[in-house]
Amino acid sequence: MSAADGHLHIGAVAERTGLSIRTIRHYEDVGLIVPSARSDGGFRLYVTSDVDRLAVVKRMKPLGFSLDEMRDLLDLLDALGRAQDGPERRLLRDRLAAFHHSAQERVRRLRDELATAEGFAEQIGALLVTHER
Amino acid sequence: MSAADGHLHIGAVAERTGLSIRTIRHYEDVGLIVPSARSDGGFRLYVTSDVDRLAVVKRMKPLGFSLDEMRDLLDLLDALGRAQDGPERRLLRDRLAAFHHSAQERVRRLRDELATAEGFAEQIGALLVTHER
DNA sequence: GTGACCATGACGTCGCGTCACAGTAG
DNA sequence: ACTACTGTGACGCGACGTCATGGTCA
Repeated sequence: MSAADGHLHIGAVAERTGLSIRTIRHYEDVGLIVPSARSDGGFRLYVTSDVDRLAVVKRMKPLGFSLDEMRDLLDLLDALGRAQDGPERRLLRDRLAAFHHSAQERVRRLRDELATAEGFAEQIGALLVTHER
Repeated sequence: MSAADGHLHIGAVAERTGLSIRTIRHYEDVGLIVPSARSDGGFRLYVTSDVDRLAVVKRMKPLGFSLDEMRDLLDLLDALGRAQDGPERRLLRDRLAAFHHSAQERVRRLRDELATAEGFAEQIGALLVTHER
């Protein structure tokens, strides 16, 4: 099986996503993203949707969710894509709303941390001026 | 020795700083902040300057420096406070400038991460709207 | 003397980095 | 058949969390 017809080896995926090979393998270990195929020799073969999932994970990282939580969210999104209208779909939407809520909370905390960090950097800058020359 | 005359037990310090007791002990393990005294029975006794150092560490945390780097910076600040004018002082100032530089870099990365996080949260919000009712 | 607080191990967790060693792809 | 790439362990690390067990403080 060649890597040319939509199947990417892990190294190419690492380049495209900016994640390390080790990280991608770790994500598989914890069940976050399992490549949809293997070569005869055992090489992981990734298709576009796999790469997309990895890209989503990379975007989520700054929020500080655990890998377990990210897996939950990815599964949830998949389920929402497949679910028919009905009570189960409303349950899924509720779970998504909960995610959204906690994501917003994490954004708030990130803003606080940024402010703290900016304040600290400024303070060092001021010290630098104090001790000038 | 009583905890009333400027000597605080670790629990009181934890409350005041918002750091966990375990964290404060860990900081001591790595030589970041060593309490300036112990009671006869072995209790850690912290004075105001110890608490101040801990507060500085807490402010630094969002920048993502390692505990070793934080120790270096705290030592550097102490040294700058004590140093006379002269060539050694200029060396210290240069090291501080390097810290400032890397702090600013970390602030930039934090800003990027915040933007990514905000984008992701928004995206979930949009999905929520898509699947409304 | 009785709670509430504290000390010292020591092992656990999370998200990977970093070998070592061997097999695969092209 | 060469060589870059990939596979699977398995140990290491940083910054703590979490017991367990026993001493201390007011």
